[in-house]
Amino acid sequence: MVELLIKPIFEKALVSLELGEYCNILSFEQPKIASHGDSSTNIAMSLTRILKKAPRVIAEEIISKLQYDNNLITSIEIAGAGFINIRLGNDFYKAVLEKIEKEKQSYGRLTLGSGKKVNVEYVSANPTGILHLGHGRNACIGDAVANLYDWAGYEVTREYYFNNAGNQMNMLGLSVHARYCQTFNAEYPFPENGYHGEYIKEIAQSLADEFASKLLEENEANLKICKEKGEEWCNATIRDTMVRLGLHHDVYFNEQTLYNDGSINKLVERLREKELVYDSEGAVWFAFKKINEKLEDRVIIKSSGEPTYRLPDIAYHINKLERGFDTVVDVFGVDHIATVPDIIAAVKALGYDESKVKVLLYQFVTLMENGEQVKMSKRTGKSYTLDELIDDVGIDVVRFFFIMRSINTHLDFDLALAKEQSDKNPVLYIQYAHARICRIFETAKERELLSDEKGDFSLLTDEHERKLIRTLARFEEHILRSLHSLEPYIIAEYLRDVATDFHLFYHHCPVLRSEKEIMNARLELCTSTRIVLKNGLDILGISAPEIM
RNA sequence: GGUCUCGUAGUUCAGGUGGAUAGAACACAAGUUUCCUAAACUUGGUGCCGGAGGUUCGAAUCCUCUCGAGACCA
Repeated sequence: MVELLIKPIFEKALVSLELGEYCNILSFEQPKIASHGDSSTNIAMSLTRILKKAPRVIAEEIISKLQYDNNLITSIEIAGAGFINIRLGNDFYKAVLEKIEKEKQSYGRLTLGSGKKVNVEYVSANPTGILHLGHGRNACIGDAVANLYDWAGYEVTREYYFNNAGNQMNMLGLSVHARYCQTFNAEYPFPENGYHGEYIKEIAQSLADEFASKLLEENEANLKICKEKGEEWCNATIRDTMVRLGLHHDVYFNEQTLYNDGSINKLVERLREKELVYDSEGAVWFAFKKINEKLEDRVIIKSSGEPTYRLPDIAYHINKLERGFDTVVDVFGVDHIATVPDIIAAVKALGYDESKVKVLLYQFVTLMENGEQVKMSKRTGKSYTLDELIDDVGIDVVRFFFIMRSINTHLDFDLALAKEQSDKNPVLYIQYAHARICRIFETAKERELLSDEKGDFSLLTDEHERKLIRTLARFEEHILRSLHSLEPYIIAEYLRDVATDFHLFYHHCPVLRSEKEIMNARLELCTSTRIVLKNGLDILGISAPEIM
């Protein structure tokens, strides 16, 4: 809103100084210290090098050209090394609240993505196991990013990519079969690289219940049954977990499609035409070094004739780009870091716009309890699953904790803190602000205090009220920042600020106990705050409870 | 050995393109309820911003080197 209402005034001043070309570096920020004003810009300092003049001199020139209404801006002054500090007037606060009340559940929505299509691929776990904490971070980041794009006006496709063929699936079949046999003979050997999780036993038990001892022989037909049963079970379990988290994918893309429709073969042919592949030691290699010195050549088809995962990965990205998406987002764990430059290089070499591909690499999750790391071992199968986490702390806490840190910092998931149903838990702090507002309206209704009278916003002069309104005004700005960096935590932090400002307002400015005029104005401020909290929580996929 | 991420308060983390006195939560201590929910609020103070150089009016932020943690590739 500052950008909307204040920036044009400064732009005009710059133009009249024949500095119009620098409008793009004109930005406003909220000073850390309240006495510095409500908003400030460092434009004069940014121009020092260009104009070779002292920042304070430039600031004075700009100010001398500013034309503004005293009800919108009450004062402008130069401070420090050359900051221009602004105090906002009644018209600003009024405009903010009117805009929020008018746009309601759309407040914060942007149009910059209208007409553009984006594909966000996330979760993408193969049907060989259960979702664990890493998938949880993936899911919550992916969903929030998809929501952000949606909020910015893009047409969003949420996609899940999986592979139900190959060695890993055979191993699933073998593992299930071994556990099945163990229900009859405890000594039956378990495959060395098998899946150790408890869930395999569960699948095996259901086969034992269904088929009795008919599958004991380790033949192709029996293994196929084991594999299919395992896949079915894993798929159902994964989907159940996602449903619990409120996730929904529009497209489930099977890697096998790329083989069936000839995409893989076609891709290899295209690479051959461009002389980007060569044969060596019986294998087919991708000449990445030819494209980029920093990359290494990689095998894409092993001597056994089996492709490595890079080949379908590349084909899949091309598939997405050819479906006409303007942006293709992948949400991967850092373990994929080595393949990303290869995929990008390949896409570029084949003539696609690689800037359309955005890869989000999130760092791993460590589960902490009472200050100690809870070890998770794939080998022994003793891992804490996403389902167990949801059981322990609830959906909203899961979603918030996975989102509240920048994706490129390692996430310490503090179980004790997450389980805490008190003031220590940051999600509840935000939700409580929402519930409090709802309660105010409930009480107002009971006491028959609600009326259709418009509040007079010029009565909202308390510093806590104004601080809250200024924060509400910055919602769009934070959505933009969050979208540009593809960092949902920015929204989470912003909502904390909104909640803080609201709780402060609540304590310092009685709503229903004030005289009618002020009460009406404050009720409308409550409505606006509620809208922002609700909209922000929607983006993060977190509920906004009316009662707590 | 190479590439990437990170190193900021006791702990977990924020610190838009370099800018004002480096912030918040948790933890710790003391207070606030005849009142719209005390899941809240108020008041306390702590930082060699891992280290060393460099760039400039100005560096937690940019560059080089170095130490430490994690990830990936051989």
